[in-house]
Amino acid sequence: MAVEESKEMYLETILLLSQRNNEVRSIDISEYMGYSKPSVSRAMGLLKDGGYIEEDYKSGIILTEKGRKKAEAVYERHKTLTKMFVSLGVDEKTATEDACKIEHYISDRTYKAIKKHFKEYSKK
Amino acid sequence: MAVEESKEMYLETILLLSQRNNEVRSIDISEYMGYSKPSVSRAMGLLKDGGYIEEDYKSGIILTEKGRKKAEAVYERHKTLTKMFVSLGVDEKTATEDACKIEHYISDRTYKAIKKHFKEYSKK
DNA sequence: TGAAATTGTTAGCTTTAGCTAACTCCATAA
DNA sequence: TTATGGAGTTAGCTAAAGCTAACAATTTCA
Repeated sequence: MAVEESKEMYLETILLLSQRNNEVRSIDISEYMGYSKPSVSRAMGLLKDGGYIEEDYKSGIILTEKGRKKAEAVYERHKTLTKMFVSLGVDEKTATEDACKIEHYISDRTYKAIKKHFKEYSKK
Repeated sequence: MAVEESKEMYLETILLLSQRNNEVRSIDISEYMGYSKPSVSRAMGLLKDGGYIEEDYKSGIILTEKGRKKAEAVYERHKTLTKMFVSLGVDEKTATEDACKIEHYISDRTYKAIKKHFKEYSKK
């Protein structure tokens, strides 16, 4: 599966929560994603090992440069893909769900090609 | 992951091989997909349990009605998505790889919307 | 006919990514 | 100051889907 999907979903969630609150804790991620505390705990361990996050004594979980870049890239895809699907007449819920899956699997090359196409297309 | 990805890839492969040869055996699937014989053996067991295939004493593995429908649906997506990506300037290899992932994750609704868009778009 | 090769299966290992149960640690409040 | 509760961790389970080693059952051919 989805080699990167899980990791990317966590990073995306951390980014989103850090924009929303001024502190991100494991429990917040846990509640947002609907996963158990131990699942999140282990995932955070892996993200820390991979250099994607750091744990700060006061701000809780924070993205490193590497983590932030990855998270933003995924989040950007998420928003763009959702917007494109909606523009084709797909309902918001389905569009988001699909974007949320596809964002992890599409190559950079194809993503850019699609984005370019829609940019030009919507100009008309 | 990819709850359905593995199953769909096997079905797609069986369909493809059955168009190419007049008999499909586990070993053919094994060689085509680059998986070990035991992996294919177990997968075939699961597909049989699920009513997707049958094993015939002479023709080897054959798709049931249910299996054929599923396989054809996935294959159709595969071809269409690949064609669309190529039409946007993506190289054949990347287009196929991406289609091969996305075909398992995109909803019917979004797939149809995309397909319709490209149909109208390419008319112009 | 009997040995060798081909095909398929069984048993059991690995990784990923969820889970629960049960623990620790810490802070606040009675 | 003790106990209650919230947050996080540890240990160990599960399922999916790969893997290898080893074996069984055919087929082929010398």
